[in-house]
Amino acid sequence: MINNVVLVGRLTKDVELRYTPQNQAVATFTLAVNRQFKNANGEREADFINVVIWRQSAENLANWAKKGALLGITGRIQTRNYENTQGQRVYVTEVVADNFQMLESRAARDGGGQTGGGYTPTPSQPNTSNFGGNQPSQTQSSASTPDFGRDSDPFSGGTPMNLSDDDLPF
Amino acid sequence: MINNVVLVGRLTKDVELRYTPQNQAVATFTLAVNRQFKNANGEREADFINVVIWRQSAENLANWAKKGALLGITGRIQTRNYENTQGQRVYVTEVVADNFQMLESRAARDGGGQTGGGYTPTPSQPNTSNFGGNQPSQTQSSASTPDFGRDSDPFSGGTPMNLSDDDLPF
Amino acid sequence: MINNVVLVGRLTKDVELRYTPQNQAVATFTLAVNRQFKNANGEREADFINVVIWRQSAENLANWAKKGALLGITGRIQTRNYENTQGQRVYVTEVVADNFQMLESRAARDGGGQTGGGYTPTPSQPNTSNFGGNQPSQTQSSASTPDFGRDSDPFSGGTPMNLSDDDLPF
Amino acid sequence: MINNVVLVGRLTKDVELRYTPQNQAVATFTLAVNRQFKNANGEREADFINVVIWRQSAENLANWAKKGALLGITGRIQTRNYENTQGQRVYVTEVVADNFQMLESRAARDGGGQTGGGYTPTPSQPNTSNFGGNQPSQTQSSASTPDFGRDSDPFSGGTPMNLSDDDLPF
DNA sequence: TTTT
DNA sequence: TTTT
Repeated sequence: MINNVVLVGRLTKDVELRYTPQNQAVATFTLAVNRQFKNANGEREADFINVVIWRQSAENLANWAKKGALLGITGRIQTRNYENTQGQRVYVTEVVADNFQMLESRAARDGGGQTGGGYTPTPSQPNTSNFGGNQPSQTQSSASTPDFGRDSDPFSGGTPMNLSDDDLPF
Repeated sequence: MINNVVLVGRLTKDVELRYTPQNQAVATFTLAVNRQFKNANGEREADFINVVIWRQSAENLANWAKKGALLGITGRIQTRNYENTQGQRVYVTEVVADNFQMLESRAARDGGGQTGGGYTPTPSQPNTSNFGGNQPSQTQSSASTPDFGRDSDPFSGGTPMNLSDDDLPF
Repeated sequence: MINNVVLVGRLTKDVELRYTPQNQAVATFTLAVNRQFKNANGEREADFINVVIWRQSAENLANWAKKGALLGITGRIQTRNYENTQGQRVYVTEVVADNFQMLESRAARDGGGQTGGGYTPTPSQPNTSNFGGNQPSQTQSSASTPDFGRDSDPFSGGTPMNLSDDDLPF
Repeated sequence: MINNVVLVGRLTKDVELRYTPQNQAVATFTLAVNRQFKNANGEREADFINVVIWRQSAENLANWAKKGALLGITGRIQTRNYENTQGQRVYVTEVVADNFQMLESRAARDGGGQTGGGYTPTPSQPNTSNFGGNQPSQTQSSASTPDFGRDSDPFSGGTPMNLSDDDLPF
């Protein structure tokens, strides 16, 4: 079974951080993800997707990400249900993030200016730092400076691309 | 903005096919996607994810995929809301698939036996055919027989892999 | 930064399992992933994608997955380079899987028959078991049997879907 | 078969735009995607991933995205091979993007300053506009202002979250 | 011959 | 020197 989600969108408000009775940190937030297309009225709508993130990532996110921040997450779709105070069963579909990525803080969007009213932590390098992630993955050796510039590789500027329309499915 | 979902799971029942007043085909179904981990009681739970698919893909899917079928889809998360018959606003989070892939039909799972009761179309090659997909993507030239078996490429069996634990982040 | 890959394809041959000097298991294999579209000659081509997987998942995969098996993986794209025996720098782009999913074993495809020649472990439920995965993700409570049959939810069969072509972007 | 890739990274240089003999636009570029983890020396490495994009998206991207820009793409992994000028077969693994998303232009990163040397088109809202995408997907009706603040929904601030550590798999 |  |  595979259940894989990637979202990039903006926080509709500040992240809410809570703790379970056993003191596990949980953060919840909603991402507004603009659609790729316009509706019949020529407007671009958005999907408002609820996301949950746990533990250290939850605390990091709550510290850094404020309303309007551009955020990337990877995770999975979760469904669950509970009984509400009227005794009705409520069904919930949400995303559980296992990782997040700040792509643009509000500070950055404002051109580096402070947002006023209380302390806003300002990272020295405000964008696209890696906060999320519980456990690192594995890796092998890797390059710091690959080159790709050989022969008739299409990524080389040297030789003209060997392309014909036979290569195109249209 | 990015909104990308991949699911592989089983149909909880037969696909429901409807038509809009303007005669657009829409299919709805629920995928049961088993989780990767067990809960506190040692049970493996599943997420039950609602999916919508449109047009030709909807009709193809409804023709082929029956309860229990293993299905892969790619798409996006959509949120919408409507007012129910009691005048309450209902919020829906679901997946809009733009593509699907039969990974195992019930016929295949049953060892090729017919499922009885009405006509069941039996593909000559029942698994992993491509039904879904509205518009093909683009491609360039491509290989039918790459080899990867040269030099000290780790995919070659020839030379021993040049691996040290320095390459491992653990 | 986000780097997310999902593949479902067939093993071009048996998985190769090796160990690093520090005794870390690594498995390498190639997935043949058929394309969604046909080329100019009406043929369906495939991409042959090299994949690496580490540690316990590597050993599990090597035990279970044989040539022709249908496999799902999630992971990331990795680039690296090394110097070959002729002193040339070789650039490699491959996928590092952090998880795999058997979707169909050869045994299953053959209708449950043994594959002969040595012992083939036969799972009681041969398909879509979860072998891969290093660390479980987090979850909250969840349902085992949601029903989705309330009100005018479009996933309910009760009330007709409230759909108009105004909802369609085409 | 499923072949799905999502990347967010930075352009290692300006996009290269070419045309096939049949006048199809193709853009090639490399994304530097920083890894989530540090290597044995405490350095954060990157993967340098070659990407191809076609037609209108290619022209849009080449117009807007300059070296250092933060870019999101969705697409698939493609393998192909060709014979180089020495008569050797060269194997290529790259990503074919079907969509892109500008997440931060250099202009935005520089605090709105011009980049000098020639005309740089400055979008009124420089980030996260939707340039890419050949064909829109389908949609149904959708909400512009969901509220999520009802009952004991965990996304509501009203009632305390009904969480226990039984919900946690660790 | 790689981004920040 | 590739899967079905």
